[in-house]
Amino acid sequence: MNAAPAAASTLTGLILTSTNRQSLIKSLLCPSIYWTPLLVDTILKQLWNHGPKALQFFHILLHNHPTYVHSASSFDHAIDIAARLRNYATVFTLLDRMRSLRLHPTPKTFAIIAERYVAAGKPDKALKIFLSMHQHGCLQDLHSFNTILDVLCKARRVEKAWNFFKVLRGRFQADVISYNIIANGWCSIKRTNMALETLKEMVDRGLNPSLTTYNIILKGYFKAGQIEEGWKFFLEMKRRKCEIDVVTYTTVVHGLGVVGEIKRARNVFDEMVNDGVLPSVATYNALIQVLCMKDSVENAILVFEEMLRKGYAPNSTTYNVVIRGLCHREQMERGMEYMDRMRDDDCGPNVQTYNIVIRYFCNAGEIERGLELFEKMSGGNCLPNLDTYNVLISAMFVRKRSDDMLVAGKLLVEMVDRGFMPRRLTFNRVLDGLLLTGNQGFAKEILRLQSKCGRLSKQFKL
DNA sequence: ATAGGGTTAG
Repeated sequence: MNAAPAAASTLTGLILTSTNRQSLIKSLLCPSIYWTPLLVDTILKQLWNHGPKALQFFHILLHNHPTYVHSASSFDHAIDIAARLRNYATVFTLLDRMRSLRLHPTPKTFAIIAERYVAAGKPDKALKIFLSMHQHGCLQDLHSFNTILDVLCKARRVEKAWNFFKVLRGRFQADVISYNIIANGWCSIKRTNMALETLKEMVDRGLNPSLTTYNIILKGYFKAGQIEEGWKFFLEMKRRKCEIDVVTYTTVVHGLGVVGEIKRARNVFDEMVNDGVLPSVATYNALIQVLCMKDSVENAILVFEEMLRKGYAPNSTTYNVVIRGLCHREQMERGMEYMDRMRDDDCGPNVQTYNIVIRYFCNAGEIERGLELFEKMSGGNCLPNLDTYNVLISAMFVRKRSDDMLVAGKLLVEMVDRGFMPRRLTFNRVLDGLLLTGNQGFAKEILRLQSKCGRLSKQFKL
């Protein structure tokens, strides 16, 4: 029994529509609301794309509620949001608050902060926070070492991860997972040779590569466009009777498909069943995606239907891939039908789904339909993200209408209000647009907003 | 939230 999600949506709506802090406090402290960590976490996730509101909500419970005490996981969410807003002062206040409540920050907490630092272009800050974990009551171990390596690699700071790794691998006794993380990092920036080098060094140190290691290298070949090398590697994996799995097959289906080798991709897909390995939803998604890209959306939909017949439950990725395929072939209305099917299934359209259809409507010149969908998001429980705002604001410039400039300005104000930092280019386009259409007053307002944003980002630069 | 397979378009 879990009523949290439904109750959460109602409360999220309340928080989003409130304009007065005092009355929001009064509503949230209403004794009939039974606060639980799950409920709080659910609301924080729903408010993810409205950082300031999420933090306001978190702070009200933290400071104004007489009895409720936040869980460590809610603190992690709040820290994540504050760090994404580059509000590092709040991050450290919350860390201290966790300690004073005897909720220990976990390695996960530090992984979150490190990830945000890296995303903000401060990888050295990320390393520093990792090295100071023990000062915050959290011990460093191999797990957290691997996590920080992965954070750097996922942000494409592979060189930095590799150097850090070389310094500390002895102290933390790096294992197969550490090496896999580094190898995967090299593959993600298409430096397959460095991945192979890493693999070799791992073997020299007496560590045995795992199936995951081979799957990483396999993917690396395809990612770097070394299709035949990837193919040979796959055959070698099979020949050596290495127990290849569904991930291996999915990698090959996708890798062959993206370069247009549809027939070979399909052969591999058929072959896996004969080899006694069942496709997963991800395998279907890979095949459907490459059919959309390199074959036809009709054939992709045949596979989609086949997947349903076989009892698989499509997820939001499946739908998004199909919807994108349809939109790309100018079949917007069919795309919208699949969006409705998503609602009937358990996975409602997510922000990516909206971004896809909004983008294609705008590209097709149907800007009103794009805005209509945007309004639908604002009213529901799928808040627009940075991409949504960027797509819509750009679309406001195609018709060269004065009214559209006002909408662009309004969207820009709203995105800043929700904690998103527009690029300088976006500011300048909107400013130019408003000035050229005689909206000097609004332009001045935007200019003030821009300098406020500039000051904020400077203030938070540590 | 210690590692591997599906998500834009430019």
